[in-house]
Amino acid sequence: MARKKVSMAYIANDPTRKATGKKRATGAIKKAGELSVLCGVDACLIIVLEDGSLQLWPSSLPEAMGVVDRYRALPEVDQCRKKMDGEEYVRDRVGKMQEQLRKAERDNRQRENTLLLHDAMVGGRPNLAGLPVEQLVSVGWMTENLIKKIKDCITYRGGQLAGVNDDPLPYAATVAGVEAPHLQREWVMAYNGGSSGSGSSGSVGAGGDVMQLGSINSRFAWPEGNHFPQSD
Amino acid sequence: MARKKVSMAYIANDPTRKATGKKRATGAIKKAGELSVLCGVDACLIIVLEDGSLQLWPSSLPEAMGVVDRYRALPEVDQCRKKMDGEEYVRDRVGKMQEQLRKAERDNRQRENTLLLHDAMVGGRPNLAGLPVEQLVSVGWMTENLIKKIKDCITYRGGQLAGVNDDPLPYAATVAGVEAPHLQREWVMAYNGGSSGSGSSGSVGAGGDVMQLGSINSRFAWPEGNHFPQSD
DNA sequence: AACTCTATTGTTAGTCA
DNA sequence: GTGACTAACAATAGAGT
Repeated sequence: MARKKVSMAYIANDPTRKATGKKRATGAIKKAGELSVLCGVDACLIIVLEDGSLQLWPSSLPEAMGVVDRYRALPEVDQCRKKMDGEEYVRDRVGKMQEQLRKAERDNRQRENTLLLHDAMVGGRPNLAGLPVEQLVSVGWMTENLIKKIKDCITYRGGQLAGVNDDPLPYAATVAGVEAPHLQREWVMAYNGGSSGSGSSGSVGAGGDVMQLGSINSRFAWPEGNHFPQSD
Repeated sequence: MARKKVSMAYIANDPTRKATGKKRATGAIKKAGELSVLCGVDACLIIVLEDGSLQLWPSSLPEAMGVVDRYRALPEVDQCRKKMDGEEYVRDRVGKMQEQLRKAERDNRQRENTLLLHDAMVGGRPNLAGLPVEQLVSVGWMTENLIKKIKDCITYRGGQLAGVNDDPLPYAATVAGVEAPHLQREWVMAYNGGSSGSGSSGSVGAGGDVMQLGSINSRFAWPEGNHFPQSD
């Protein structure tokens, strides 16, 4: 238990220092990832543990170095922060920034939309509850369409398996009848928090936070790494 | 008060994101410093905030770059972890890698699934056609659930607007009756390629590649970017 | 926007298996 | 040395100024 307030000094005891280093390195990497995900900032964290092992964010060498290189490429003027005074530079810079901003915004919108869908499916967040009706409608439209595609797809190839086509929820039956694929079973389980009945009542946006298949945490929001071997 | 559990996703609200970025950047720098002091490890953290300001550890450019250079100078052998030649190292390494791999695979599966859904919705790719039936079934199950949630949500709040609840596709009507939101209009338009009717026939996996709101390209599926403003 | 404040969530030191 | 656990400490979201 963290009884002591922990004195900010080099830890002499070897095993303790090693353990602390590992834990804290993990924590730091996580923090860097969170910062990057939450705020979309460019960040790079390199930790060389005393046993020679590395902890990185972003999680791969080339990406990490990419950040460093971008950082190094900043005009010194920027590196040391607005050393310059000329207006030209500023205007030029502003122009480029704006251009990037527009692109970033576009991308972000997409990311938001997809994220929204994902969250809705995962059932964790009550996101749906807070959305404008128009957006709900849009999402609904998309989803309705998707369902149709899926049904057609299953029907088309389902002839060899069973007659699936018109029931409101033939999926569950089908999945059971085919041979529960372990891959997908996990999936389905994770989603049971949504509303497992077949009626039209349903549980609005509550859902269960069963675990949301992976937890968006850490790299979580698919920050970028994919890999991210620690957060667990 | 930290009321909400904070969802790990890009913060859309500008001032909030900025404030959070600043706070967390400070926190991260502090963490890096503590790690370094407590455990004597070599560490470097570079954060480029969106306003262009920098947060560093170590606190000066030359020192920070010193860490990076030392890091880069590590014989590849060390970067990838002293390749060593002994079998021991190899076995040890393999074990750890496998562990990481398992975690990474779990995460990747999730990401793939979400991406798959997105693609399917966007209608561009004929992905659905190539999927194993089991996966289709799972996707269908998820989607069916989502639709229910959405309907409930609309119904719940739709009382003030119109009676929306049981029709197979009341969305289109609603969206028209409400006031097409420009944001979402784009969206809906993009999806018209799917199947605009309301029957249950539908056009399997064809859809239209109208343009799919942005084109999944680039970093899109949270490939990894987060930070966007640079790639350009 | 830049501060303070504090309830709440998040991190981790120390211990045990 | 590894992981799990948990009380204690630390960071911070949101609100107020």
